[in-house]
Amino acid sequence: MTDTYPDQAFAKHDHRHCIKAALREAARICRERNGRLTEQRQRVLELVWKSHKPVGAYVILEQLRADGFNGAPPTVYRALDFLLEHGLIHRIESLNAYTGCAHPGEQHSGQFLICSHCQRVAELDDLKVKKAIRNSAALHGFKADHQVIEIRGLCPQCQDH
Amino acid sequence: MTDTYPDQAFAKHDHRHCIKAALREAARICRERNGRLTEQRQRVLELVWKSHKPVGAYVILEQLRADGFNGAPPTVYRALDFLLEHGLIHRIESLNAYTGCAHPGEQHSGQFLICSHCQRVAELDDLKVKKAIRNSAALHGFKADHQVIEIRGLCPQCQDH
DNA sequence: CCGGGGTTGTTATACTATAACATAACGAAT
DNA sequence: ATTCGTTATGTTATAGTATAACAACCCCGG
Ligand SMILES: [Zn+2]
Ligand SMILES: [Zn+2]
Ligand SMILES: [Zn+2]
Ligand SMILES: [Zn+2]
Repeated sequence: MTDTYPDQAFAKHDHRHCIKAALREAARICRERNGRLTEQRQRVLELVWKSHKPVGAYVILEQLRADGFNGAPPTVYRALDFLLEHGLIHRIESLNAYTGCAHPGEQHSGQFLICSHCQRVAELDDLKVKKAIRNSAALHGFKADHQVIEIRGLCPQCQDH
Repeated sequence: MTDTYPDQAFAKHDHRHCIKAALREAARICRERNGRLTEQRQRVLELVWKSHKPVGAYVILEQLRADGFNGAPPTVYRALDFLLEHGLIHRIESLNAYTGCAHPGEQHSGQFLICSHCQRVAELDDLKVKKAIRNSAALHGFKADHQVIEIRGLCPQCQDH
């Protein structure tokens, strides 16, 4: 398991800790799988984690450039693809944006709570939800594979304005 | 209720029937809500329903043009926005595409089974899933609103290749 | 007939993502 | 160390998705 606070994404916490832990964990996972966590990929992963909300590819690109790196979109998308393949980040379909995976190490499709007000995201992994969906699909003869679950609403902090 | 076959999207059926029913139903709903189902909007709705799989905005545009209509993207997006607002179609986030709503009349976020092989989509409305998600969100103090649920996999017809 | 809100036309542009091909870095085998 | 295949990166161009901004139009009630 990682050392992040997956279920407390909406609570106050030392996020630098999450970033460090995520990088450490990513290194371990890549070593294990013979994936090459290159400088670039690591940098992109860090930028994704640094943002407290899902971040778009072109924002990442800007930040890389601000760091004196002179890249183009494919650079960023390739890094993101690598990170997605290795289960280190997730893509939020309804935002065209990317966010760090709260419990990397196995391929999975997460369930995301997305605050419409502050844009922060929490990743869940609720078995009941998964099962309900799998059952529902099975009832229709459908063999479920990957699932996109993105729930919009208000996080605890944003409910009372 | 509509006269379509929501739960049998993967089964063989006379789709012309679905299209007609959807248009009739749309007319009724718009009348009821004082929404103007103009020629254009109706045409777009029809094109969305005609496709047996979710259809992109630019595909719709092409088809309108093939019909001698000389339009631009905003035309299509405006029609789509109208149809979305009135709950007559859904947007499939993971495909950037649009599909007819199987049970229009109330605002809702559907649950979609999307076949990775034939691209067809079935819309479900499973209470257990909804509740599981609502509960899961509530456990984290999150007030859920709209939910995007898109399940990729293989439909009954496509499971044996 | 007039006026105002809603609808459509039109042009331009923003934002997101990939194709295609050249070059470079790496790592195992000789 | 040299070679060679693989993987990663650089670079340019382009595809695909969506909206801004403003003008013209149409419909309907007053
Ligand atoms: Zn995850
Ligand atoms: Zn919030
Ligand atoms: Zn629906
Ligand atoms: Zn299928």
